[in-house]
Amino acid sequence: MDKIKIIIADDHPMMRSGVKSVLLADPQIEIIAEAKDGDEAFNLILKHQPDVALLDVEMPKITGLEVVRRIQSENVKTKVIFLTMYKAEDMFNEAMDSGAYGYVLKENAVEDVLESVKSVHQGKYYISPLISDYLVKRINTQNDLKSKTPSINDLTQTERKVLKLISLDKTTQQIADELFISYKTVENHRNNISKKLNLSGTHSLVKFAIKNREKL
Amino acid sequence: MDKIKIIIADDHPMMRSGVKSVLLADPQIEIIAEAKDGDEAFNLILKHQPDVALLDVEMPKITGLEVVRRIQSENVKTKVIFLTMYKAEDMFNEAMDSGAYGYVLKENAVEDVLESVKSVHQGKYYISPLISDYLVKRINTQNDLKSKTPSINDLTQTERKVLKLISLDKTTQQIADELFISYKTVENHRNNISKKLNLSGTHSLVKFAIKNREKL
DNA sequence: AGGGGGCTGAGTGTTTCCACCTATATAAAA
DNA sequence: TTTTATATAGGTGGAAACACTCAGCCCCCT
Repeated sequence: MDKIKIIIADDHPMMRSGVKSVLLADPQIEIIAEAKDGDEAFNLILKHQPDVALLDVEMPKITGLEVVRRIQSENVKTKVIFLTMYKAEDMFNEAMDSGAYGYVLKENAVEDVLESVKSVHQGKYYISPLISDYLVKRINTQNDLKSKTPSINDLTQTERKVLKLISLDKTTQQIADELFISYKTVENHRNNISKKLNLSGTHSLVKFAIKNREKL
Repeated sequence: MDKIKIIIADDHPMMRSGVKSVLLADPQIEIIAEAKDGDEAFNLILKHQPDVALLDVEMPKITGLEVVRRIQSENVKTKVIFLTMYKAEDMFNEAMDSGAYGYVLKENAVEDVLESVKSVHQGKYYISPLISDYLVKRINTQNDLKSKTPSINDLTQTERKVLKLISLDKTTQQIADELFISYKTVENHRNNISKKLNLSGTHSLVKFAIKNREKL
């Protein structure tokens, strides 16, 4: 049986060392490359077409999520496992929607990583037990099909631009000046954004904007 | 020459593996124990009295900073190096004030960790180059002694309570109701907090509150 | 030709927040 | 004991944000 070819990507060299030392202990696995950011990871995956890619979600240049989306549109058969420290539910959901096969928490035991690689290589999914309840929740929410928690994707181009500027703590007037549009127009955009995202309250828009700044 | 005795502490097993695999490569170093949280780390340091302790700043139960403070009051000669992913300036300052000998970023090369251990063992300090400008800044601000960038510690008990509630996106009226005080009083607190923290602008207080929510 | 969606601008009114200021009571500190 | 810090509460004025409505313009699609 052939070895499982893997590439790993994480912006922390120390973390890469850890993953390497764990995976190398298993003779069934071969690490053929490693990357320090999403850009590098994507290129290496294209070049080597490994069986499995172990990606950190947060990386410089390109996020791990974006890497998955790209390799899918490139029609590469590499299966992706996310290795992250965040239990955040929406991040998990995004990861799963993007088409990942695994979601492993860094706080989990080292054995989990080995397990996940093997499982995913066999075509199975592998989710850290600590967040398996998110999975259940997803299944339930899929049943009442039309709910669809509102997300950034529902926003138009201009609305995103405005939201982006809000996240930078600009006032409505400043945004208006910056985009060469009227104060009132910006207010309307704010209003529409709030409605689309189902937000209310003086600061909820700002909070949301800050929280999702990178995605804009 | 004796080996350098080390204990390492990090809540991510994978990261511990990484550190271990790097340090074990050097015959001069001996890892005598490892911990998964601050509590464990503190006890192991007391018990083994190692030369150097490599601590993560963020750990369950007890933070790394707290561990340093404790071992100092216990009069243990172990020197502490912080290993963290955060470049946050105030965290760095806190770390240095607590009495640490090293501050190494996880994003740095693995060689840095080795270097830091050896340097610190020789009684020297070791700070990641990426944040050395913080050091310079500290020196400068020590000269004009009274400046002291304002921080949460300047706030009174009540002000913290208010700020805590602000971080939860409560409005002034809601905070007033919750604390059984007048609307105007809360407004005064907001005002005082803003002044103490040197903030201005409609949302800066909220932003600050959210950013520092955990510390309240 | 019509409808829908998106961007623009405006009107009107309310709520919330910000920045000062004054003032009293109390407890701690100098 | 006087001073200082803290918590409390009120007043005024203005800035910013929120909510809702209406309307013109453009573009795309059926």
